[in-house]
Amino acid sequence: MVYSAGMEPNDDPTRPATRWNDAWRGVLFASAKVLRTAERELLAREGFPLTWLDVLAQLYDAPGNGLRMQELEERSLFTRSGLTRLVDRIEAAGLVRRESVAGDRRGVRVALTSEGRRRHDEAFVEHFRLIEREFGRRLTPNQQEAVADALTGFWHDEATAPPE
Amino acid sequence: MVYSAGMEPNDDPTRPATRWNDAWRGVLFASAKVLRTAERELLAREGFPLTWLDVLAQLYDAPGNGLRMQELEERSLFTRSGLTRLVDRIEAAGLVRRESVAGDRRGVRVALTSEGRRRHDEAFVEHFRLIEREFGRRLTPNQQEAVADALTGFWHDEATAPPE
DNA sequence: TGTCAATAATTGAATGAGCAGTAGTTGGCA
DNA sequence: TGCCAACTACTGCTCATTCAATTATTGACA
Repeated sequence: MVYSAGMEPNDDPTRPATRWNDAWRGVLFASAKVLRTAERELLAREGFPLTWLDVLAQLYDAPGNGLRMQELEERSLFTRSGLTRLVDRIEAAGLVRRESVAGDRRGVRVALTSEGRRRHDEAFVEHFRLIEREFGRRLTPNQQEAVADALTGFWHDEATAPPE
Repeated sequence: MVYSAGMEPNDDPTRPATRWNDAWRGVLFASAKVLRTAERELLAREGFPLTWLDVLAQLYDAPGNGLRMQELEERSLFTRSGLTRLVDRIEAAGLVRRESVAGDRRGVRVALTSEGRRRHDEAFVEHFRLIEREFGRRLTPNQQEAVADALTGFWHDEATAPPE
């Protein structure tokens, strides 16, 4: 949610027409629209929102299907306090479990339960199809490659936007 | 916010490696990271969030610097009720004004005040520079063109994701 | 003209997210 | 050994957003 204002090519000094302008608008709209659809469908099909799938998928990808809160925070776009309560809800639904960390009593390890694993697999497959349908198929192979190539920098470098 | 899970190229059936995969991830991360930075800076500099700038810019671009709530809803990614309260806040800050619509007493027209216009101009210029710095400059001219070309469909057709 | 479904916008209740502050734990160093 | 700053995670408060219900108005049609 999101700046989506019009930037028509004209002479307005507050609306300069640049090359990257349309690229940015495309990125903004593509992510907003696809995510909105994905959110709606996931909620309808699985009964939980995208934020849950994000957490489940992070855990799934982690060694031993578990991560500490801190690690989860780094990998998601959440703040710590947001994550605490998000994990609360997912745990209450039985899809993850909090475990203590050997050797550090401050820490908490969040791990997928077998039910969480099952729901993840199920949800992810459908989610994947949806992204393919709503995003992938709307691009030619060349376009897919070009976009991937142009934007890899945004998820590769950690140097982007460190708070201050 | 948002699904950002890892999809490493491997043999996992729930993590098929496809061409559009990296493109989608790029779109997702680019918008999330740039928006996060933009939000922070705008708030620090102007004292209002991106949602306000979005509304101000829509009004600025509209004929007579005003729009009805309904039109604003179509142009933004908000629900009607969300907009009502968003406009409440912006109005309380004196940047927009609610006016009655001639010939339809149900309707409300939201218009920029002169202060709103001033704040818009000021904020937008800086916002524009920020997007250029955080997004535009990270792409070569060819990449800018390729991304713009690949993604225009997402803001041109209205056919995308109509609620059912 | 009177009725009533459709439309414009707002409001109430509930949910989700962030910031700032807190409690418990750890590790280094005097 | 004892102290203290740093770290991990959680909690209180507040704000922003949505869904569903509500109010006011309109326009079409009998």
